[in-house]
Amino acid sequence: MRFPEHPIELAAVPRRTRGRPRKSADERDDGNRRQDVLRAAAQLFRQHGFAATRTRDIATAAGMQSGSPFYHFENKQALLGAVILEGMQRAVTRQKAAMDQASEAAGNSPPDPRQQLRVLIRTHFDVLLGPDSEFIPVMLYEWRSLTAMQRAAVNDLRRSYEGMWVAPLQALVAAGAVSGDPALARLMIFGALNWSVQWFDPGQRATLDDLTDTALRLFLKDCA
Amino acid sequence: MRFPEHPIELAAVPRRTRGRPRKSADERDDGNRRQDVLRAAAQLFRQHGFAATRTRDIATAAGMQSGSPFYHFENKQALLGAVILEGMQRAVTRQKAAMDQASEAAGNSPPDPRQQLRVLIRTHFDVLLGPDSEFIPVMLYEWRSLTAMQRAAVNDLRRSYEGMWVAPLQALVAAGAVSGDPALARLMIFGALNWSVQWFDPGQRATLDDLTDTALRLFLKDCA
DNA sequence: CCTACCGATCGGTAGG
DNA sequence: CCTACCGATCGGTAGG
Repeated sequence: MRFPEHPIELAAVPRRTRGRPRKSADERDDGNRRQDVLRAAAQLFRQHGFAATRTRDIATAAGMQSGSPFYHFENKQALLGAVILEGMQRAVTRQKAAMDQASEAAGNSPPDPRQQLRVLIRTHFDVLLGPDSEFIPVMLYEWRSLTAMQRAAVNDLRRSYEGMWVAPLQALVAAGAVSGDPALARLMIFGALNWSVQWFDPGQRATLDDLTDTALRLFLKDCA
Repeated sequence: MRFPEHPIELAAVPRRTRGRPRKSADERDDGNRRQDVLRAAAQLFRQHGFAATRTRDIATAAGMQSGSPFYHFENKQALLGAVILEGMQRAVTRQKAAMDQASEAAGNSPPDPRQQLRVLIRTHFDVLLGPDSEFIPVMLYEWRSLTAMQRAAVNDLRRSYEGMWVAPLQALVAAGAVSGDPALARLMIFGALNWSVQWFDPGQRATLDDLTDTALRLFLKDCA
């Protein structure tokens, strides 16, 4: 049994407006709170997995109350989709920027395929393991938790991302610098890179440049 | 409100013993039901992940009632540990057997490191993707869901498994057939192989022998 | 975006 | 190993 909050002299108490006090226009965050929820979700999904993460914990990590994430996202499932979609968008954007920059550095001519592969791999590691890199690992771990429709939406981006690797790899296979069935080899290269989310520890000796070197030396025949 | 099962003539009805009728000795399964639970758990953990799997579904898949898995395992967490431990034990056993067999085939002399690597990779794919291969993928996906103590128990086996790769790989690096930092290269090779649990489809063209060939051609310099 | 809450699910158990 | 059940958790919502 609760006691009523104002048992007497209701009128004497300063009237409090119902609900939250409205923030003034310049105090508003213009929807940035949505980004906070998204980032918090990505971090927790990455640490504990989708199913093991409580939406309450996402709320707390974003500095809000337990029900509030559902103001920004329909449900937990949609939150997962948004995290993974955001991750793929960032990956594609950054990879395209890196490739453009490499082209410029090579005097606006297409860089040689070895250099292209180096840039692709280095950027890939950065997306996977660099700062703010919780989004793509969530995709790698939680792909199976997406609905069929969410998968389809992400697949477009994924195909576009993977497409950037095809030309350089085929050139390297044609030049004898990479051996094996190109499609299978590409899957294995992705595996070698993606697996690093399981073991890479930024506190250890190896840097992302070290990883890139190791990968290139492992995959490329330099005797051809 | 339930009706009593025998409202009248209780004595006329053949006495039913309480609980389950005891099975005769030759009808008993000698604890094989535990294996059924373990296999069912492995399959469901592999498909949906640990946190998303209901113990009720494990029970159903093993052909028992919802509470019965807890007769065989203390709790869900212990079930995960048992699945992963069983997986690692199988992997070590099979890999050792394969290496022994390869030694015999080479006339009880140590096979050359290329051949050793081929055997290791081929067996690895078999453990990962062959028949009854749900146990190790659970470990790859759900390592983070283990308790610290469970991890320690599995780590002994894991070290022993990974140890089998060290000598041949170092020999290959020494011979110039594999390039790069040996420890990092090993991690990347494992990644390339382990990632196959994400994309390999036994219904497709590629066989485990194809994967093995591709991997060897990708990692080994044959020009040295 | 908070308050206050609901309804279903799910791991787990007592007793036989 | 089943029956019958509990207690806690957790995604989600109505209303402001």
